[in-house]
Amino acid sequence: MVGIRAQQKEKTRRQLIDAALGQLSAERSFSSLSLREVAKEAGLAPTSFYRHFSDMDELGLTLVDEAGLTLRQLMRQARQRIADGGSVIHTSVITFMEFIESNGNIFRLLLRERSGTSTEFRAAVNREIRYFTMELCDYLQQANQLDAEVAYLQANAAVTIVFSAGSDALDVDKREREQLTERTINQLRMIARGAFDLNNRLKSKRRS
Amino acid sequence: MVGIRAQQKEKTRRQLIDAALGQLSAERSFSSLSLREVAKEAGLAPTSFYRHFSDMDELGLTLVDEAGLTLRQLMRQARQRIADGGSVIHTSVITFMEFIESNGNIFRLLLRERSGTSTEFRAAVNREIRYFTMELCDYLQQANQLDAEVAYLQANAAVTIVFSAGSDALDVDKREREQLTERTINQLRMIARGAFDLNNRLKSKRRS
DNA sequence: AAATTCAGCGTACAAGTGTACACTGTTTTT
DNA sequence: AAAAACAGTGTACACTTGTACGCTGAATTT
Repeated sequence: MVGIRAQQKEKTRRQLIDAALGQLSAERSFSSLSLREVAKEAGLAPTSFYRHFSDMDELGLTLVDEAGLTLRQLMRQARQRIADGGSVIHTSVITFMEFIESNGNIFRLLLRERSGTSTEFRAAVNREIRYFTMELCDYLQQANQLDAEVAYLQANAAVTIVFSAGSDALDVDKREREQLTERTINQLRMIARGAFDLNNRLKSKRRS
Repeated sequence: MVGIRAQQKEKTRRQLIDAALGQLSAERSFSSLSLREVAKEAGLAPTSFYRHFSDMDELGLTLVDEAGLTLRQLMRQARQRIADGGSVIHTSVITFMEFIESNGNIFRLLLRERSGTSTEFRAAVNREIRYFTMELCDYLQQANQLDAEVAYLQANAAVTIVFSAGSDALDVDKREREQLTERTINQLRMIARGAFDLNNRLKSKRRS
């Protein structure tokens, strides 16, 4: 039994979420959205908002979850492409940049709320990023036989660099974005090389 | 002739700036500040605000400039300490972390406006960070005899990593901050090692 | 079939927003 | 000494904001 009522409720809930996502842009942050605006965009009376979320904050956290989901799709896509052949670093960065091009506003949401005024929001975003980092960490550790700590350092640095490049990419034209992509790839190679080196030094230290 | 009038005006302008800076905190961003609040905090009638800034945006950009100034003081301090002896990377990171501990709100301003909704703000913050990066780039190029491009890649990556760590540091207690500091130092060493390596490969390529 | 639940609506209100306008008193210029 | 400039004030207005409250009609439970 789905319940025609619960079904309809879920539908308008989605409308609210989509309305909020749809209002996000380079010049409009989630925190600048008002409950009334979102309700209006969703075709609802202001007060009906409360039937679904007790707060704009609650809606916002839902959006962050949504964004995390999108991020995980991104990872899956990257893994797929890597399995199909091609350099890991190159493929990952290209995939990430494509993601940003077609999901700019979702990415902006994450970037903004990561440094926002709500502890809860910051925690939620960091959780998503940590998940992202850990996946990469496991991969590096396994594929390159790295020490756990070194793998983490590399994964964390790589994610930081890629996110930062993504942030820059939001504000530049296609030509600059290509340059940025190439630079980012080189930076990740630098980091990989450094990690490899650090790992070797640790290994020989342990042997002695 | 300074003019008693211009002098007084400059003084209240400062009051506005300080009022704004004083209201910034972990849970209060510049964009959530209202003209009236700032004026009130400065002990002014709301409409008097306009005698000094045409806009909250104009005040905001002034704050970003102010923050950039603080950032440059930071660099000077770091250079001083490095000259007094001690590892470059270690000293720099420690100095940066101290800066964040005592200038958290200014740093938050930069972080937030970097991903904010105003193109002008983002540009202003990026300008300050670029300045920061370029200083480091010049240093690396000269001290380590690096290729210009490699030096830039390293400087950019290092600044990104350090800023990101700074951002994380804002939300954790002292113990975790120390861990974070150590990790950041190791990441910078990794990057330095990778840059050195990339530089060598470039050199031998050119020779052939 | 009757009773209950509940998504969505409309009204209403207090609080806060930016800023236009006319004013005052002191400093500066003429 | 007279005139002009101008930093700061107070009033006023049109808007937007979140949300409390009571209502309605359809879906659900009894």
